[in-house]
Amino acid sequence: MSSLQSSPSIPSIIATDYTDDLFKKFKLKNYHTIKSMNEDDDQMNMDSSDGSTTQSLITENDVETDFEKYYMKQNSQLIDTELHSNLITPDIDDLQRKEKELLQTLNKVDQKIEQHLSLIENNVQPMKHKRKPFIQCEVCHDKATGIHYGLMTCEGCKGFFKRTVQNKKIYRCIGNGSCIIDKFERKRCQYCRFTKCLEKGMVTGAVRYDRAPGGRTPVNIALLYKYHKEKRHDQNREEFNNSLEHTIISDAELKANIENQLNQSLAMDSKIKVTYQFDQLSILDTLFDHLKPLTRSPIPLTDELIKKTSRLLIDSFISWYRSLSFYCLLKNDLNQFILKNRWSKYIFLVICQFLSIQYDHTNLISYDKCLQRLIEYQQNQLISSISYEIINQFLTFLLQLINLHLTNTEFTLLSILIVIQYDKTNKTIDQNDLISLEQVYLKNLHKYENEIRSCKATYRFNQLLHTREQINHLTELLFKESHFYLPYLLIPY
DNA sequence: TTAGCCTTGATA
DNA sequence: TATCAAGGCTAA
Repeated sequence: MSSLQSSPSIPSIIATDYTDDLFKKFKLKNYHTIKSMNEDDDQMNMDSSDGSTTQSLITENDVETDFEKYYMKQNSQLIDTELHSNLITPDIDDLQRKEKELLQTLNKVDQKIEQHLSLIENNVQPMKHKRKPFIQCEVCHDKATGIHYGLMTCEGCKGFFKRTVQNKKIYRCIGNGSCIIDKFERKRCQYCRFTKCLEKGMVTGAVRYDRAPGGRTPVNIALLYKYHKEKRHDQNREEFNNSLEHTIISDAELKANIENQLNQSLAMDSKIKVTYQFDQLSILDTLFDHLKPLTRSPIPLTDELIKKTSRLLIDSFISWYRSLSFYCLLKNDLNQFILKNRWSKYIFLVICQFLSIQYDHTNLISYDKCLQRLIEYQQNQLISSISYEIINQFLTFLLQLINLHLTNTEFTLLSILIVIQYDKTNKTIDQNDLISLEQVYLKNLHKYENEIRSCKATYRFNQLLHTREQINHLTELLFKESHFYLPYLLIPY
C-alpha cells in the first residue's frame, strides 16, 4: 500500500485507506487520552484538538509521521478536487465549515432561539409515537431504521455516511455523476451515493468529532436538520409545480422504458440484471468491445448474450448522448424523448458499422447463410414470409455501408444526425430546438466532406443522408417484426 | 467496505 | 423507563 501511495501515477484515492486508518487510530488515541485525563481530573476542560495531550501515549515521531501523511493526502485531495470538482466529492472539512457558516446565518436571521427550539420540538413531537411497519430510506429506498444525521435512512446509508465523514473520504465518479442509487446499485458508486446523502439533507456536522456514543442531537445540529427539511419541502413544491408543465421521467423510469421496448422487440423474458458502464473515453472502442465477445460466442448465439450486449450498448448510448455538447442546452423532456426513442437506431448503426469492419464486400455473409442462422436462432421454427424480405433489405443495406467506408468523423456525425433528427410526424413534444441543431450538424458534415472530397462532397453528403433514412426505415421494420436480433446473428464467428 | 446488530447516554 | 440517535463491532 505504501508503494502505491508514493507512486505519482496512481490517483490519490487509491491510497487513502492507509493514511485514513492511521489518522483514525491517532484520533482514537487522542480521544481515549483526553477521556482518561478528564476522568482523573474533572476540573480540567481539555480541548480534544490540543495536540500536546496525545504525546503522553504516542511518540513525537509517530505523530509527525501520521500527520505528515494525513496532510499529504489532504493536499493531494484538494488538488484533485480543483481539477475534477464535478466528479469528486468535496472536502469534508470544507463541507463542515459551510455548515457552520450556515448555522451562524440561521442564528442571525432568527434571534428568538427559544422560539425556534419550541418549533423544532413541535415538529419532532408528532413523529415520536408514529410507528410505521416499513419506512423507506430516502437515499436508496431500502428499509429505513430511523432518522440518521437528519434524514430517514437505512443502516447501510447511515454507516456509509458516518464512515465517509469520519475518515474524510473523497470519492470519484467514473460516470457523469448521475448513477442510480437504490438498494441494489448503491455500492456501485460511492461518489453518487454520498452526493445523494448530502442533497437529501444529511448533515456532516452531526457526525461527532469526539466519537462519544449516545446522547441526543445538539440544538445547533437540530437547527440544521430543520433548515434542510424546510429547504427540501420548498424544492419538492417547486418540482411539483414544474412537473405540471413538463413531464420529465427519472433515470430509473427511462431505463425501465427502454428495457420494456427491448423486451418486446427481442420477445424474450428478462433474467439478466442491467449493468451500467460509463466509459466516455473512446465511445467507438467501448461499443466494439461490447460486440467483440459475440465473435467468440457458442453457436448459435443465445438470447442471453444478445440481450446482455444490447444492454451494454444502451448504457454506452446514454453515456455518449449525455456527453454531447448540446445535451445541457436542450430541455429535459426533449432529451428524455431522444433517449427513449432514438437508442435503437443508434445501436443498429453501431452493429452495422461493426459488421462492415468485420466483413468486406467480397466475403459478406450470403443470403442462404443468413437464413440458416436465423432458423438456428429460432430453434428450427418456421419463419414468416416477411423475414425473407427483411433479410434481403438488411443485406443490401449492409453491402452499401461496407462500400461507403465511413470515416470516424462521418460515423460520429451520422450518429448525431440520427439521434437529433426532427420528427415531423410526432406532435406530442416540442421539437423546434432540433431544427436549428440539425442544421448545425448538417452544415458540419457538408463542410467536412468539402474538405476531404472537394468535388464529390455533395454526392457523398447526400449518400450519408440517404443512409440515415435507410437506418430509420430498417430499424423500425426490425422492431415492428420483432427481429431486432437479426444484426447480431450476422456477426462472424 | 458494507450493513446488520448491539451499546451508550441524554431526554421526555 | 422507554425512546431516539449517536457510536462501535464484526461477519460477509
